[in-house]
This record gives sequence, C-alpha cells and structure tokens, in this order.
Amino acid sequence: MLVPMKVDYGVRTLVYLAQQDSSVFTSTSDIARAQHIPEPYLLRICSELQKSGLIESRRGPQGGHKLAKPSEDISVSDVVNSVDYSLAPVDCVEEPDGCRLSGACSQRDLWSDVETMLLEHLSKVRISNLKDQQMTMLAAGAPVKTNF
Amino acid sequence: MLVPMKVDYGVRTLVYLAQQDSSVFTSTSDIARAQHIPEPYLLRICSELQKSGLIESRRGPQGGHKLAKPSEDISVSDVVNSVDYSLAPVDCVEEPDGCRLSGACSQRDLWSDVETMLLEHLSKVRISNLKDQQMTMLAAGAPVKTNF
DNA sequence: CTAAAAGTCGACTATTTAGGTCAGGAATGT
DNA sequence: ACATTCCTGACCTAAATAGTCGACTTTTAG
Repeated sequence: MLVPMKVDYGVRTLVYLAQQDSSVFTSTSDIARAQHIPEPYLLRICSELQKSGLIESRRGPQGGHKLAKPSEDISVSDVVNSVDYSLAPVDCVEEPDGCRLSGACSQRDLWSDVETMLLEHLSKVRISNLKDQQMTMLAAGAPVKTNF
Repeated sequence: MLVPMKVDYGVRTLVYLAQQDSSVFTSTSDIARAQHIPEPYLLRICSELQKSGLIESRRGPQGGHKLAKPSEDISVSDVVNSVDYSLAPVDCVEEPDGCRLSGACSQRDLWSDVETMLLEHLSKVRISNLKDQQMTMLAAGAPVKTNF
C-alpha cells in the first residue's frame, strides 16, 4: 500500500515550481533535471496537473509551467486527486454494488473512514508548507547527495 | 493506493471466526464458503495469521482455526502487519538512504506522519467492533446478496 | 495401525497496474 | 519559416498482486 510515484513526482514538481520566480515558465526538462524525474514521464504528469488547474502551461520557446495559484492554495490532496484517481483503500468503497455483502459490510465503513481521514489530513498540507520546511532544512545545512 | 485483498480477506476471516463458538475449530473450507474467498488462497492467509499469533490452528479431523485471543484484543493494524508487510506510503520512509535528497526532503516527514496516523487509527479498530457493527446491521434487516 | 482430514510449503501461473517510452502533432515566440 | 516546447495516444516492460497446484507432514477417529 504505497503512494504512487506519480504523486511523489507531482508534489516535488509543485514544490520546485513554488521556489521559482512566479513570473516565468519553467520547462519540463529543467524540472526533470533538478528533481531527478524521467523527463518523458514528467511530461504526462505535468499534463495532468495542468488539466486539474494546479499549474499553467505554455508551449513554444520560453514555454513551460508555473503554478496556477499561490502555493498556499495548493494542498497535497489536490495533487493526489489530480494524478491518482483515488485513495479508496478497497474497491467496494467506490463500487458498493460489486460486493455481495454490501448490505452488511462493516469493513466498507472502516475503509471509507480511513479514506476520509487521509484526505482531510492531506488537504491541510500545502505546497507552501513543504517549501518552507525544505528551505529551513537546507538553511540548517542538511546534506544533499548529488553523486547518483 | 489500495488495501490489498489479503488484508480484506484476513479481516473478514477474523470477524467470521469471532462469530463462531470459541471452543471449536473452523475449517478453511467453511470460512472460504461463507466469506467467498478462494480456498487455496485462504489457506496461505490463515497460515500467515497463525504465524503472527492471531489465530490458532489444528490439523486432523475436526481441525481448523480459531482466534488465538479475544476479538477485543485484535486490531485491524494487527492484520495489516501480519499479511501485508508495510503501510509505508513511499519507499524512502523505510529506506531513507536510497533517496538522493534524504537530507532535505520535506516529503519524507509528510508520508511518515501519514503512516503513523494510519496505523494509529487502524489499531483502534478491533475485530470485536467490526463484529458488533455487522451484527447490528444484520439485525436492522440489511440485505445480503447471495446470487453470485 | 492406518486412512482420511487438514494444515504446510515451495514453486508455478496469470492478470493487472505502475512506471516509463516514443513519435507525431499542435502551439508559440523570434 | 523555424526552432522550441508542450500535448496526446499508443505502446512497452517489469513487478506485484491474486490465485493455483501438488507433494508432504501432522493429527486423530476408528
């Protein structure tokens, strides 16, 4: 039970964009290089982030991506909803009809509660929080490995 | 990001056992039939549950499985730990060294918190809670589909 | 003692999905 | 016009999940 890489990549991308000058577009290859994300894969992720209105994209020279709104207004749950369709821990949370015990299944409530709790928590974590936290860590002299 | 079937099957099995007379052993085929779980698969799951000390198994005629302790003392997180090795949302929570940004990665704390929260919540949900809840639902006349 | 019921274990197969690639097309600035 | 950059759909691959099979061991009723 893992958070897909897509979500991780998505969050990293947004945090990175939040650190850039908000008036310029940052190209996919820049982001890919800085965050060590396979570029063609990042391309798709950016496309999804853009469709969900989290980033704004422009083609052509000097094109690229930038945040569509202030980083305070983007939460991690936004990213999850954008690139990963669902956090539902089991199928029947979304497809109750497929379950033969649907009428009396205490588990469905259990997992549905878990989902709610998770999304609630993630919606409180904003990209700006992550950016600030990271800058604090770096300022404190945290080691960053580059030999990969 | 789903909870694996193994966990679902495991929980269903324990809830079912909790509903049985605690002095008898219930056979795998009984459980499989009642809970619509593929029998050979259930066999392995029971084996894992037994190894973790959640159930007690006996071979031979009149053999089978029963809870190793009161259903109040078994939580859903016990099941997760038994059949599914980890809830860590991303790899780096368990393998920080594999991450090139490990020194300054705000995401790791984020997902690590999520994991803690999840396990905390799941450890509060006991098999007995699920059993009670299910019996309440059934008593209220909840429909149970059997035409599968 | 023995046969049948039942669990154990290792290896095997199938299906799905995450992760990633490629190439052609469409927009945009110079 | 042209280079640059994003967009899109189709495709590929590897790994994990889900599930199966068969030989073997233990237990116990008769």
